[in-house]
Amino acid sequence: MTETTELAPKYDPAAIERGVYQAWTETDVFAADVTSEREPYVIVIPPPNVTSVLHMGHGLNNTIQDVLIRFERMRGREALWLPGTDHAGIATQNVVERKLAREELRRQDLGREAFVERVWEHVRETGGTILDQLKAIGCSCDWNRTRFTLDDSYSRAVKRVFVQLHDDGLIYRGHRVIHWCPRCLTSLSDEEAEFRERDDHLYYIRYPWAGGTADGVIVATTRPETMFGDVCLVCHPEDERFAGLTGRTVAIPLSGVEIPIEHSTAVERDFGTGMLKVTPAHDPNDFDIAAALPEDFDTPDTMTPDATMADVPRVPDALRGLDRDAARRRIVELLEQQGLLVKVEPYRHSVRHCYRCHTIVEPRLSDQWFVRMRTLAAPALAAYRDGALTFMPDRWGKVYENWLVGIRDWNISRQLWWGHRIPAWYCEADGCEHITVAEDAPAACAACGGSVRQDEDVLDTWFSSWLWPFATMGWPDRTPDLERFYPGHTLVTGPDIIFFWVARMVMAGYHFMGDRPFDTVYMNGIVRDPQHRAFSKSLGNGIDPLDVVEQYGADALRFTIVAGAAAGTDVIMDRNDLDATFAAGRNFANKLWNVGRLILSHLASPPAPLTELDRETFELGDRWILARCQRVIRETTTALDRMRLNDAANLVYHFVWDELADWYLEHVKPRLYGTAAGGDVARGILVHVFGRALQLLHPVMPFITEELWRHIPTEHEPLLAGARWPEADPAYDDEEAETAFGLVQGLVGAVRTIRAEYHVPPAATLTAVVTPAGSAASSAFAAERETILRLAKLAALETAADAEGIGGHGVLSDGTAVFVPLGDAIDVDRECARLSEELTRIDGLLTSVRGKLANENFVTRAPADVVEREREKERSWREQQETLAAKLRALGC
RNA sequence: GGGUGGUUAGCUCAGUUGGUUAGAGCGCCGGUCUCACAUACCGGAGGUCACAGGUUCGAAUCCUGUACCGCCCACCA
Repeated sequence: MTETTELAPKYDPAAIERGVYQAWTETDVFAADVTSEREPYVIVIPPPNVTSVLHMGHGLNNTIQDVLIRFERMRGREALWLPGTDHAGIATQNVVERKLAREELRRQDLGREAFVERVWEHVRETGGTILDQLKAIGCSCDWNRTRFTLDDSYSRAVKRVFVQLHDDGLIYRGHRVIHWCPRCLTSLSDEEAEFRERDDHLYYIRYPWAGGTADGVIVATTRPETMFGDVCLVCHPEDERFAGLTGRTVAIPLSGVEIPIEHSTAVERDFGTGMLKVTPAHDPNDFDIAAALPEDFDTPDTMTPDATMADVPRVPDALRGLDRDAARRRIVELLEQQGLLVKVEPYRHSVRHCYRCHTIVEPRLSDQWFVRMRTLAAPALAAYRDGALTFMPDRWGKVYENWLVGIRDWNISRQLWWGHRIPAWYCEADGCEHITVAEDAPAACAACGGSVRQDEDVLDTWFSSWLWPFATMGWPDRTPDLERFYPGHTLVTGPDIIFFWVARMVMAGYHFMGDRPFDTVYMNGIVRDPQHRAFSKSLGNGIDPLDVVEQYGADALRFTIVAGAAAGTDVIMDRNDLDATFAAGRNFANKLWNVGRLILSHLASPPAPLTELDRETFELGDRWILARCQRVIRETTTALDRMRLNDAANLVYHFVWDELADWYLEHVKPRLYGTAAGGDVARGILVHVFGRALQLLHPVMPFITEELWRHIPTEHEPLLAGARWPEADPAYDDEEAETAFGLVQGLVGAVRTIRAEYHVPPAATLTAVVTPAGSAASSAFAAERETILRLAKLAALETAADAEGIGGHGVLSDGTAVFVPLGDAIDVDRECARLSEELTRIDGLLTSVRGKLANENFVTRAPADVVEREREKERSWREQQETLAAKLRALGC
């Protein structure tokens, strides 16, 4: 695979990404082998909705999954990342309806079949784009196993589940008040009807006594338009204000329908007037209140499905056909005219809205299919409580737990056309109410032999999504994939769908597979704009991941996401300043590229492997970089193991940039360019270290690492396919070298600081006088003399204890003093001031550390190494103090 | 109303079980086009870790309270 083409001086992601991705797919490295002996690692993708193409939130979610899957794959596990898309019932239907609306068409104009075909057209378009987008950001999914929640095999699973739950007594048909969206014309589950704050009014309305006598009782309501559905008024039985009123009858204003006054303990006496109107058909609480009363009320529905006032006797003629808002305004006017509106108060409250079209939900009494959740929830709850299921970060587990504890039955039928049709058939024979629930259409009614018709409704989209972890693998058949890849391991998703999806998947997993679908739920944050608003189409604040890929490259995008997002924390991105957002990632890619360019340009002949190099010839810097390399391998592996992706990315970033590029490359240049001996050793070490860095970085930045890898003459397999995750080799651990080279870095830094401080021209050569504080220091300076001279731009390095005169001073971490004589070029007063300042600082530190050491409790109770560190500090600072004092005296300050 | 998270540098955020002089990126200031990289290099400024108590030899870190943000859930119409 090695190529000798020249690398461009700037990294151009667009030039390589496509080719690299193609090479991966051609060799099928993403495919999981069901027959392999390796331990599996499985992630199922949260299938993106086919409503529209991917946004940055998907970029975040899928990048994290790809990092995990690539890491485990490189580690040698049989990694399966199963991709796919979700038909997203109500959401997709809405999108297509909106498209139709632009042609001034409604779905009813097309009819069911033609409409569904239109949706399929949309799906084929977006579905394909979504998969392309995933590829563009580098996702290493097993594309052979791509699934869609409306695939035939998937539909079979959905039907099987419905029938099985019905047989288990866990699905039933119920008559109750559900959330109804008057725009989508469908029922919704509790989770789909989300609360939003709204400024409204509280209307105080007088219900006169039946028979037309004056006064009556006053009722407070936010929804006067529902009053014609009232069946009674209720007050609390112990409310003295209304003592003796039960049994009396009032007339509903405007309609004159007479209703009784009853008692209910459900009434809050402090709210409104303490008298509540009961409208069972349009309020779930009222439905319950009415049901608890001894009377058997009719529950009149006074609104049509699209929430206009119905053409029924109870509704006054003048109001019929008005939508609920217009009706409310009109009712208020009429009440006012008749003197029945006592007062209106502003009132802020939470109102349920359709989560797809944001229309206010209309509670409505109807027949729907429900799933009984209690028994399903039990194992899902237990799984979290006994640790079989963990959340990252854990706080989301509590959210999951709370929901399961208070779980209620799930309305799964939707009056939509796009989705899985409910596998229930109703007998059409008169008087026979038999319902057949079966996977396939029955020939005739099992009870009476009459003809049957299928339920018109479809299932809640989540009723198919909750089967994703096993329906994608061929369930209900016992396929090899299921045997091998279920249960999976990590689910990466957002906290917004814990209830919709995560919890329900766990329930389905236990009920149908007898096991959890995954063991860890990694919660990614939400991508927000600088005002901390979530990206949304209506705000137009989103960033298209493909734009970023195009401008900065997929690796820059991925690095930014991974390095910037700890688990569960939101990511802020500013569409107006993409440079600020993605500069770090892009710059790092370019840095890595140039590190590669430098190293590869010196590999005319392939270097010997590290193990064949003579370690006797290693210099201090060589030992240092190898030791650092072992350390970063260990730390990065640990970080990824613990799913600290941001730590992993930053660890390699700093290793490559701060250590490999800024120090080691500069350190070995003379050997690379032949002005010093030992070039072969340097090249061998460079290739080794660079290769390890590429491996460590590959999960986060797959494209550039793969591209650079194939230019390494000693590597012949693709990084992803052939190379394993690096392992630290303790043989190269070398704390002594790390300490010693640290002192070299400190010395070079000290001289640079002095040069900058005194504005010494770059061309000017200086001499540094060093007074080493310990043996490690002196040997390090001796070993790295040439390096120090070059990197600190010095003409000479002297070791002497008696450096005096005017110059710049520095102190290293171990107390070693550095003095750079600057002759008459510098301002003595200024130097004195500087030294005094330094001395004051040291004095402060000494006071603090001496305070600690004087504290008997500290010395006896703190860990020995901590105390020892403090002692060393004290020693070293004391020496610095003396040195500084001597300098000051020498300068005559 | 019940949960739950946050408050650390100008901005966005890290900070593992309490333990060197609290870090990064971006931005800012000063100096460099030094033969891999100006998407770079070198140096630097900038923080009483929201506030008040407490525990401890020692607190950004643990406890209590306060003040602001935020998110989730919730049948006072």
